[in-house]
Amino acid sequence: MTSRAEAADMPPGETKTPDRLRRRASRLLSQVATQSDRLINEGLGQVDARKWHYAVLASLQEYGPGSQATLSQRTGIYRSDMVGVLNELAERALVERAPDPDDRRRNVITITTQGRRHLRRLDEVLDDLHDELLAPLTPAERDQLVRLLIRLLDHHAQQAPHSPIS
Amino acid sequence: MTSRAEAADMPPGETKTPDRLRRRASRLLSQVATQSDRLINEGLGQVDARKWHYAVLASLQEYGPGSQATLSQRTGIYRSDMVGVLNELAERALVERAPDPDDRRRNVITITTQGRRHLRRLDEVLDDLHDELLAPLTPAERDQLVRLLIRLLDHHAQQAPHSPIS
DNA sequence: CGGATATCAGACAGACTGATATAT
DNA sequence: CATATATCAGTCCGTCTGATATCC
Repeated sequence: MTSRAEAADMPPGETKTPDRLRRRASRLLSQVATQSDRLINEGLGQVDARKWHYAVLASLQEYGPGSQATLSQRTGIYRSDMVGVLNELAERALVERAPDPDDRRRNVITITTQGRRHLRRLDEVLDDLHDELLAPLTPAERDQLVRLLIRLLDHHAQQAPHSPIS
Repeated sequence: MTSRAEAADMPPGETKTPDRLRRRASRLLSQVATQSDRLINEGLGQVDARKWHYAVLASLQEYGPGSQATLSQRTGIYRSDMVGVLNELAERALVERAPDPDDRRRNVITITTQGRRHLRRLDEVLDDLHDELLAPLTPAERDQLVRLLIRLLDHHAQQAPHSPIS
């Protein structure tokens, strides 16, 4: 099925399938991710949000409150960038940041009622944006894509520069 | 303490899957693309190459010589960044940049013999790197992933900021 | 003239590093 | 003491914008 260098007998050196450029998974991933990011950023920008906001809010909603380090691992947002994201969310009163009485190094981050409401809105917006992103694919294919990507991510997330993703 | 998926805003019947964060295609794409880029960059770095080098060389090999604007469209490298990439390739004598006699605004870029040899090497390196990148997937699944990504790219490449990709 | 080309300088964003203060 | 946390300052890289000189 898969056509790879079916060289056998072709001019020396030039035996690759003619569209190797287009078929390199790494290139496809970068390019599609770029388009995807553009789409998502523009869409979320229209409701005064960024994708980081969604990641943090959804993580809080699903796994409960946590320290910034915890949130960092859950969301994949870098430790040092977490501060800024939480500042933005706290400004908008979507999360609350309180010192942890049990460990005074930590802040405990909690989603607020407004945060929950905002998250619901973001989920709607994101559903629409993903409809646009995945427009050419059938529901089964979208699911298949997600499954494949999850397996790749899980496989590579182990040896990531920072800790694995929740 | 940790409360999972608050029933508070779960409308009966319509239950968000508890790992919506992990299943958002946009997030998966960014994260997998990041891992992929890291892998490819490190791997190509070890043979004094970058992914742009491969894109340009492969494009020249498959579609023949072209102006910088042409190469830009074929490879998806931005017009203004093409200069730098070609400087790097020309320094290494992998391409030749000559003024087009028919249209003196243009440079005609040609791959050299060394360039072809280098491209063959890069293809081998990339094959290995992709084996690593796609390790958890069967050949059929790898093919499936590529097909799905190509369809997404083709669908969105039309309304990209610059011209579509060859 | 309007348009395309190659080039350059720089904005901007995302991923990441290193250092520091503080607490365990 | 070594370790973990939150924060800050700043690097690096990739995408992209805008301007310019040149030519069609």
